[in-house]
Amino acid sequence: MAKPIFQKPKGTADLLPGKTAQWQHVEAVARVLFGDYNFKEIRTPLFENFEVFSRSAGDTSDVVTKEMYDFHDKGDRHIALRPEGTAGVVRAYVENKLYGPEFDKPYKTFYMGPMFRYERPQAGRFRQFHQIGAEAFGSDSPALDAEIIAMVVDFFKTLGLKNLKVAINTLGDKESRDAYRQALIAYLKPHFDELSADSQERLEKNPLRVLDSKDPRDKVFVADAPSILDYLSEKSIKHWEKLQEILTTLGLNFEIDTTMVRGLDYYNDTIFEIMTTDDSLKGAATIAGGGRYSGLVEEFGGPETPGVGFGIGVERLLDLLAAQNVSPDDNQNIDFYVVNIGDETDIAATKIVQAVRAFGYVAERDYLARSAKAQFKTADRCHAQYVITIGEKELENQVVNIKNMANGQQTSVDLATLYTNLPTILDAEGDKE
RNA sequence: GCGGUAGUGGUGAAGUGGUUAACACACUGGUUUGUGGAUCCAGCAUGCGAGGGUUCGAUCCCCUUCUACCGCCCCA
Repeated sequence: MAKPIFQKPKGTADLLPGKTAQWQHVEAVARVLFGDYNFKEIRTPLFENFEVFSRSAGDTSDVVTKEMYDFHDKGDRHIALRPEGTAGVVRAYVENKLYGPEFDKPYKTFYMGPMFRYERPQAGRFRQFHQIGAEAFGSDSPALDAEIIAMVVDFFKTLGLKNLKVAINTLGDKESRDAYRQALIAYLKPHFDELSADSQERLEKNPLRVLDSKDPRDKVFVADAPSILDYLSEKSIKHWEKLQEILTTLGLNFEIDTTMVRGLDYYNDTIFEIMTTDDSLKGAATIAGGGRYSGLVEEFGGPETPGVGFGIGVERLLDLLAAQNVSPDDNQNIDFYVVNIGDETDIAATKIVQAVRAFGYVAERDYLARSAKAQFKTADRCHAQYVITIGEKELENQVVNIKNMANGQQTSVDLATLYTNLPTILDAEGDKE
């Protein structure tokens, strides 16, 4: 028995033709819609210098410490497959001096493509997965934050998604965050022994993450924990309030979730997530996340430049589209099937099928020298609208039979006419009905 | 990185320590030899993820490994 010798690498997927139509649809909608918002596509390498990611994501983040897909190449360069899109875009922004005066600000760009994280695959999580994302550099206006959020929501609505929730939060600027961090530690420290083991560790490494804990032991304390909102600087408060004002004006529903924390360390001020309220995606309910970051461009050697961006998980998005029954149909029907009977008709069949294609129809033929019956069965399975039959008699008379599969009507047509005038023949045939 | 469940043909699957691994769907061929969606007939896993071991004998027991799925961590 045939057994495959190879398997795809763990956590990867083959997207077969039955699926790719949906991917193309999602990508096409993104291109058009993001274009309406004046974002232009950027394509950066799938791999970068390891430091591009370790520097941006933060050394304590899990993405860097345990999920990086990295290796040393033949030149002993430490390379990593990109775990997310922002770092590469920022690197390209700085390297290509896109902050230059000849470029409009904000500089708006979007990307789509595979990302890689070395982790255990499970629901809605893969080692190679795909994101569609966007970044905008050079403005710290909350209007830009709002626009970005609106664009993602617009995108999802255009695709037909329902039951979405937009959660927003602010992390404040650096001083706000430092002040809050201290307050949080001061609040949690006395309860250290009562926290879950995970949170005890979080308290050391990144106390904000305790807020995000699912452990009931932690939730007790999180409920009464100080809120970041009480520690915001004047500037951050303004930004935060303005953002809400704009979102409200746009009629965009959102929830404030002060316990929301994001995975990458570079965010400040606005952060947001868009999740489904369906339970169909289980642990993978978050389909998009993003926020504002201000230090990154500088960190990469560029001028101080604020940025905002987001990433959408395409696999999760497609799962959700399927769960909500709004996936586009993938129409694999064909227009013409050419049935040929007898060896002598083989070449003629190819000529015919090519001629039909030249008129812009989807056409297929048999390549296995099968019986007429078998060929018709295949035509039927493909939902062919018409079958063109050529046998030895027809070949001799330079004609073919065209059969309308819906009504079973078959008419004889000169080959010469078919080659020059196929659409007209079909029109005439349509008029008869 | 940790924990749990599973792995039989193209698909969905039944099954038992012991001669020919159910059944269904799909597929292929046939049902007077050149025409479809129905019926009927026939064919379709020397093999039960891979590698070891126990046994007279293993798909069924044990170990290892790989993969998938679920949960934790974390995240899209």
